[in-house]
Amino acid sequence: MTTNLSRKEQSHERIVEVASRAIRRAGYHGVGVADIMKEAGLTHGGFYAHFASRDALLVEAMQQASRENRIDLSASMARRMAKRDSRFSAFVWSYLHDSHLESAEHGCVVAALSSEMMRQGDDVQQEARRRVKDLIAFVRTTLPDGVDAGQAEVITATMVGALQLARTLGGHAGRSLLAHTREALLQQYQPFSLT
Amino acid sequence: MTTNLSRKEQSHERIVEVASRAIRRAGYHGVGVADIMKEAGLTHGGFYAHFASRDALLVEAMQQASRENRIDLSASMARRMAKRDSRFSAFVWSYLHDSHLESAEHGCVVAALSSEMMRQGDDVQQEARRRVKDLIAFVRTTLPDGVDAGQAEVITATMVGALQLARTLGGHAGRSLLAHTREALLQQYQPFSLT
DNA sequence: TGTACATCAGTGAACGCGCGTTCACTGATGTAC
DNA sequence: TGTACATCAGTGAACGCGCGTTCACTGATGTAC
Repeated sequence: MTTNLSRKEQSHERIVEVASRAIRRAGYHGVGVADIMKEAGLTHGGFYAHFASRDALLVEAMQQASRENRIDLSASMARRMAKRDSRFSAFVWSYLHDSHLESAEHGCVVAALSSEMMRQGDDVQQEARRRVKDLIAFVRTTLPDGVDAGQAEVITATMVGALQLARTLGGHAGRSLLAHTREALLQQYQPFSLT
Repeated sequence: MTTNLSRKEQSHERIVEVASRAIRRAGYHGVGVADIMKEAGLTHGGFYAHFASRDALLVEAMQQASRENRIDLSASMARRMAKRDSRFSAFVWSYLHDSHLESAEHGCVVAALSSEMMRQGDDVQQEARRRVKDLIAFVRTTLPDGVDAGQAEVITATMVGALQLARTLGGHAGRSLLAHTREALLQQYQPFSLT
């Protein structure tokens, strides 16, 4: 099934994957059509046989980024849960991991783009809203028993904000901010865990 | 003192003020040299008599934005504290106010730009780090007695993240997220207040 | 008080460059008989 | 199995446009005597 893709579909997939990394690394403005096509091993002229516009690519790239990240995140959480971490604690440690600071291009697309989202064209903005809602919904699935579902929004805001501030600060200050945030979240929402 | 500025200094100030609003409204990439000069009532050619480069303007614009916002924020907090709000509660309500959602151009520069900060040139990034540290330091001054100073980082992350997610979601969903965040912060850090 | 000159802030045309988008074309793949 | 043709994915030159930056110039302001 995975290999049952036509030549064109394979190219399409490659372009979207490259773009999904590019927007997380460099932002919406950071990489142009020509660069992405080049990194996908093609020339820029063929772009419009695949997408109606640059914005259409951005939309697909965000979806792809979200899918990839969900897979990585789930894998990381599974590894931690296998070692008796709670689901919430596994999530907090996976999302707010030091490695998420440098590897933005494989990280959460909401954290990578949040302050730019509200300034995009309609289609991109609509997809951005979906990405935010999706992230909040996922966080909701990690809440420990007894925690109000409304807290998912607050926890999402805290994690996204922490990642961005930590990335801006960089170095030790960034890692320290991340550690404080992990501690605070675990303390507050899961004070009796062993983590 | 305020009016003791030379003609050139007045122009300079006007350009920086315009730019400080422009970057918060449209992001670092959002507005160009020519637009800013035009909005300041000048032509683009004169720009380099005022600034060594576009980045140099961005740095000054961030400082100006920070100053303006600090003044507005302090005024808003003072009004609330006059009505017996605690300093922390006054801050939470002022920063996470619904009006801060739409009026990004007069709001917090860190919230307006955070995910773009790490992708700027060295000088801009350095100033961005200062803005983040400054914001955290200010939040620290609002902490209720007995709250650990390290929580300032977490609270800052929560507020910045909440503002961004709320702006992206927009409308009722955005205001609701903001309300949940206010509630959670006040509940957690000031559970015995009357707010 | 008036004149001559120097300084200064701002003007507007021009520069090179990179961008998103279009399009006529090519060369490979697939289909018909 | 081989030949002829149609379809298709990708190429690369070209487009208009807006950007940051430079620069020769202008017109107003300030200074010297």
